[in-house]
This record gives sequence, C-alpha cells and structure tokens, in this order.
Amino acid sequence: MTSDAFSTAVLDWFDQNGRHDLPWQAHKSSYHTWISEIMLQQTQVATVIPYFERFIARFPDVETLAAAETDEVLHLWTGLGYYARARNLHKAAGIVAREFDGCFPQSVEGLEALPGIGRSTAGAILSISTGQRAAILDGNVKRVLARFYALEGWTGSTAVMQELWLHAERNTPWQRVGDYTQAMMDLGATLCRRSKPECGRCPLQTDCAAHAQGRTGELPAPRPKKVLPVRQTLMLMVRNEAGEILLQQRPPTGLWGGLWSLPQATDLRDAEAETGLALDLDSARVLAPLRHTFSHFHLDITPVLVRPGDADAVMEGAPRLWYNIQRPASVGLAAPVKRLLAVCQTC
DNA sequence: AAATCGGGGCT
DNA sequence: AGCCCAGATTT
Repeated sequence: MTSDAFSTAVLDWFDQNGRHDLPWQAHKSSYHTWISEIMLQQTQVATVIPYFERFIARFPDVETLAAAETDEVLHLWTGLGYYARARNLHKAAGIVAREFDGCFPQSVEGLEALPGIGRSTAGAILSISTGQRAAILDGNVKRVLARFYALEGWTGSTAVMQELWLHAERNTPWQRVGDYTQAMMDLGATLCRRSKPECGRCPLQTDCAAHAQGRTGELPAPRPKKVLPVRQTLMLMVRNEAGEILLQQRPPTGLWGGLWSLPQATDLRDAEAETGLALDLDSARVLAPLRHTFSHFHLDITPVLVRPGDADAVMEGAPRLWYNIQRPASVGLAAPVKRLLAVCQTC
C-alpha cells in the first residue's frame, strides 16, 4: 500500500465516521489545539471534555493563562494527574505571551522549544492549527502503525520508535494534514483499540499485517513489566473547631509538585516532630486505609483524623491553609487528598 | 491487579 | 542513548 493510498483511506474513513464535534474542533487555533493536546496526552477524550471547557472558559486565551496564578491553573487541573504538565503549560503561556507577543511558534522546532511540547505534540498542534505538513506519533498512532506493519518489540524502545517515526512521516499527506492527524488519533481511539479492535470496520484492514497474521491481540507488544514497591504513609487530617482541615503546599517539583496536600508522617508517635505541628494525639482516630497507585509504586495511605494541639500549629517552611470544604480555595489537590477531604465531611 | 500515555530530566 | 519519573482511569 502506498503512503498516498494509506492517507486517502484514512481520510475517507474520517469523513464518514470520524468525530467532528469535539469542543477543541470548534476553533482550530494554536491555543485551543495546544490545551487539548496537552490534556489528551494523559487522558481519554470523554474525561478531557469537561476539563477543557472549564479551562477555556476561565483562560480564553494565552494572555489570560499567562497572567493567572499557578495555584489556579493547578486547581483547574485537579484530577487530571501529571501536574508537571500544568506547570509547564503555565510556563509556556508566559513565554508565548511575553516573548512572542501572544503568537505561537509556527514550526516544529519552535514549538518543541516550549516546555511540555515534544515532537509529537508539536506536530499535532502545527498540522491541526496551521495545516503545515507535520507528523504525529501519539499512543493511538503508535498502535495503528505497529499493527499495520506488524512491528515487533515495545513501542517505547528507541529502535521501534525510530521505525514508527519513519512510517508516521512517510504516510503523512501533503493535503488535509490537520484532518489526517485527527483521523489517525480517532482511528486508534475508536477502532484500533488496545483490546477488541473492530477490524471489520477499519479502512486499513485489507493491508494490515497484524490482521493478516491474526496477531492484533499480541501487537503492539506491552511494556516490559516490573514489580511495583509499596510505600506506607499516614495522612493527618488536622481538623479545627470550625471543621476546617489543615493543608500544606508541596515543593514545586516532584510528586504532586505545587499541589496542596495533607501533612504526612510515618508513625503517629513521631507525627508532631515530623510535621512540626502541635497535635492533640489523644483525639486521634484512625480511618479506613486506601491505596493510591503511581507509575512506579503503590502508596498505602492511612488517614488519621486528629484535633490540633493547644499551641497554634506551626509549620516549618511549607505554606499552609485551613481548607473549608464549603468554600474551597482555588488550589490544586492530589486525587486521594480530594477524596479524603470529601470523606472527612461524613465523620 | 495490570496496562496505559508523552515529555522532562538525569546519567 | 537509555533509563527513571510522574497519576488517574479503564479494563
């Protein structure tokens, strides 16, 4: 199959069956495309839609985003995960607004120079918003190509990635590039799914190597797996007379960077020393534990409801706030913290 | 319980 | 270049 036949088949399918009414397809500006692509890096379309709409309503353009507080950006990102991307988004908005007069770079290299934008995201933004010929290679496209060419090996390895990029570049058409980009992502998301692909409806079925070999179930090969270690922590839910919960801000980088979280300790006896808080330990009530899983470890969280001690709580360093569930502050919260704050209302 | 997803950063 | 890091959802 020629690259021309490949893209034509994909575009014809897209015209008949693709999604054309997604919120970020209404205005194909660099800004809207950029926000949607960053959100879609880590999350499926259905989940992204409400986040995208809230985000655009609050930050309608790059200048507004650049002028915002990082806390508010993280607030609107709460629940999406990978918070470094929200921080990069905010940082990049500042660069575009202040250094480029609000105009996004119009080249792959220029876009890639912005924090949070790599080769694939640059290609997506450029092709969709400007129509310039640029290839993408996101998770959906990787899967389609790995199956179509029956590529062996994990699609994250350097060797397979190089091969995937060659195919992605070659198949990218010179006309209707933006539609092709959307079409390939759609195809991977709706038909060429990881499990139970709908080959019967696929425009590439007749030339797909994995389908011909009956190997769609085993291609692409999964990432080599490793055993995740388990870490333990107490999360202190220090609740005052007003029913407010003490939160402290995490360091700007690393795990839950910049988010507001509950004070953590490894042992209740050492909790005061570890957190620098005065606590009424006699009031402590241990709640039901929960497990939160990261990419590289499990975190077993034991929540402890406790009243503050006599002395005013004094934190060393970390900024703190009393979180009022009825009037929540515009700050970012990690998913398990958000869950625990909700639980706390009922006990 | 396991798989997943693109980019940053470090060695 | 090759690893490790980062999270919530879906299956």
